[in-house]
Amino acid sequence: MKNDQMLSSSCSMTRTMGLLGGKWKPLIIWGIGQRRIRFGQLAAHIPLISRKVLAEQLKELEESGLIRREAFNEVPPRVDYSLTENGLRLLPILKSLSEWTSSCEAAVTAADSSSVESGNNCAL
Amino acid sequence: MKNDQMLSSSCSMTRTMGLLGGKWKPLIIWGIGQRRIRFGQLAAHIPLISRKVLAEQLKELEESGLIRREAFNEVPPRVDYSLTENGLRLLPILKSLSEWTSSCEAAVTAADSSSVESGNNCAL
DNA sequence: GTTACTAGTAACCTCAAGGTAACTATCATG
DNA sequence: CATGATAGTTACCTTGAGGTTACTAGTAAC
Repeated sequence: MKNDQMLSSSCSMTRTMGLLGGKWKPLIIWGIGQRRIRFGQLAAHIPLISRKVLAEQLKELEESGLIRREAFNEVPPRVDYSLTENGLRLLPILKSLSEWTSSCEAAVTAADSSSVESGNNCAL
Repeated sequence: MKNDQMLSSSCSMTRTMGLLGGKWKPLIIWGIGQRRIRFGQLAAHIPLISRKVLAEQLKELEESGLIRREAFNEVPPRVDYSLTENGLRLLPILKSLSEWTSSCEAAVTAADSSSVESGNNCAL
């Protein structure tokens, strides 16, 4: 099942998975957040993803209109990424998702308050 | 990058992707919804997924505590699936996601109101 | 002259995810 | 006696997602 096949489904949930499917896209969008961020910073921010895959996913997200890419003709080169309007509207949903995960875990290990975190300060 | 490696990350968004990563899990949870549903019904409901993969994903979701599996010792065999409390709490978030997708599309093709659907009536 | 920095790209390779087909058990029905 | 129905499992195979390494350009600093 290829991504583009899901994108042309008549079920909007299936199309959603075509848009955000895979492991990385929500993580990348979450990593960009509300700021402008350079490629290298983003890569350092999500060390589990390889640079190649990051570049690919960024390109796909740009084609989907969720992120904006601004390249500056400088030396050394500089490229800024930021979320578009559509991308920004996804952030609160991702936040809910992340909180949902935390609350599921809290239900299991209900004797530990050290792993209660939220916000954008993710380093892996 | 394997799923379990993401599950043990310190970033809750990464753990979320470990839990719901891949293309199928949100779709399956959405397909179950608030009802009890049998394996065959569910498979008919999401025809794009093969029965083998459906069985695998259901098992993983059960291990994660998002769905409940009830097998009856009848002939022919019957197995009911339903969401747990944790799974149910995911439904409104998935609904937001699906609506987000629709609204993104509406922003692009702003002259078409035929594809505005929501609810659980997904057939692919 | 060499090294570093940046944001990639190209070629290549691996592996996990996903798909297909055949098979299981048991009973009811034709 | 053969077929169908159910909920899978097993073995096998394919493929797409992801990973690794090397390379680019142009300037600045050493």
